[in-house]
Amino acid sequence: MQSNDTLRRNMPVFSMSVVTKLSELSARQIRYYETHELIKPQRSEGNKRLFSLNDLERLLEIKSLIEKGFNMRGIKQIIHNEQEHLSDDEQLTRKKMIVEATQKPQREAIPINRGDLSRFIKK
DNA sequence: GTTCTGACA
DNA sequence: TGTCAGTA
Repeated sequence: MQSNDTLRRNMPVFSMSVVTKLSELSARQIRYYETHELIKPQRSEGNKRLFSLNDLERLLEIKSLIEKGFNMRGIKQIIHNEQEHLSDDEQLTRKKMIVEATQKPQREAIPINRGDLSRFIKK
């Protein structure tokens, strides 16, 4: 049975204006992340996005990753990695591999599907 | 007035 | 990523 807490965290209650203020991300960026399926806000009858507390927290994490220099690919892998139910140890191992391959100092995209990394990342 | 999608002198 | 257009 789903807890009341989980229920509340998934309630679609925030408008785009509220989320842009709380996350300090532009509406453009938020929509962009949605097209990449990093978040999946529900829609109102008028097709307006309705974000949940979970969506907001997800956006805040994406924001921190962007600021650390991750590109869309790296962020996608990290988000998807967290959604999988793996042991903390295994999750940490994957995270380190992802960091080494995608967190570039000069914020440049790096191909990461060659060699060892492919063994840790599900395509 | 706010949000949405698509597009780029 | 910003921003403008044309809607809903």
